[in-house]
Amino acid sequence: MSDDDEITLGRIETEVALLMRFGEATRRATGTAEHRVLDRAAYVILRHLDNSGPQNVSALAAQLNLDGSTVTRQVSALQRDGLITRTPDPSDGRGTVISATTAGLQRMAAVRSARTRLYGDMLADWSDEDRATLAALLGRLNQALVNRNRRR
Amino acid sequence: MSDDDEITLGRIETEVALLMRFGEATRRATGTAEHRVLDRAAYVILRHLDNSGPQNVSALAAQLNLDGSTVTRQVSALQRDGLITRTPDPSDGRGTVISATTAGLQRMAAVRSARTRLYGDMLADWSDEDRATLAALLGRLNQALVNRNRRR
DNA sequence: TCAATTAGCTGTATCGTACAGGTACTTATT
DNA sequence: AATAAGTACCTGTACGATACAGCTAATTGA
Repeated sequence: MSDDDEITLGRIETEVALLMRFGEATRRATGTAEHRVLDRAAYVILRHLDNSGPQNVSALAAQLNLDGSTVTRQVSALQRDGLITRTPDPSDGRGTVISATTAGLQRMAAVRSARTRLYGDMLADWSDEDRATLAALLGRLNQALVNRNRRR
Repeated sequence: MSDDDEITLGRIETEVALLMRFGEATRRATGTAEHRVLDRAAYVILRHLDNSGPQNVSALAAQLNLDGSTVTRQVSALQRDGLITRTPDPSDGRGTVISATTAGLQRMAAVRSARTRLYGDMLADWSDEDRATLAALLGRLNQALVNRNRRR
């Protein structure tokens, strides 16, 4: 590996760490004060249900890289708030199928559009090309992360 | 805003959310099992001390977007482990200046290089250009986040 | 000088998460 | 068919990271 590469990798590491830090702070600030709607895990669970349809707890846990018990509790909270429903899995007596309710999807969509607006605001002076490139490269980075996790 | 822009912003929102999720999982996996060296906040604090030199608790809290009490506790843990030292601020009797020790810097550097190696591994099939572009765009994204936070 | 501010610490609370263990159900093996 | 092994989910428990409120000591500005 060349020195330049080393430096670039170091920068990527730095920027990702920073992004995690600021992203967390931003989530806290927007989610708690303004809307008081959804915490982190609830949001990703609802997004996943929206993308991939109803599924059981284990599938959610596997896809989100979370412990089953974590998902169980998040799902319980979501159910209490009427954002998802549990139904027994007809094909497996042990399982429960989790489906987002209309209210849940609406809540999720509201958060998503608020965040999208926020990005639009922050990236107001970016060119369309740069935005598209960022989206594409982040997608590839995530894919690389997924592949790495799968490989063990 | 055009429809295409809207879609791109949505993708950026999605990818950042995913990155946070996977990044968290990765940190947990690498930090805890393999090395058992540094938790998240400790790492960013040491990095910050390395970059910006000794400084007091408030400065750290402001730069890292953390509550002062959080930094106080993190710093206490770091001190207990011999990774930083506290010295009274000569110019302000209320303050304490936090400095990284050699051991602290070494520990941080070890984590950083492990992570950098990890990125090198994951991004093995990326072109140098793509890596450099990702680093640059992430940097700009973080800058945009910082600016937004500053503006309120 | 003394009121207002600031720096840091401690008490307390919350959230997100993991791990260990339990129960109920399913699948595979004989 | 009987039973062992595995799986799905839940509950108990613990921990780490964080915030907020309130405290004390020191500083600064009117």
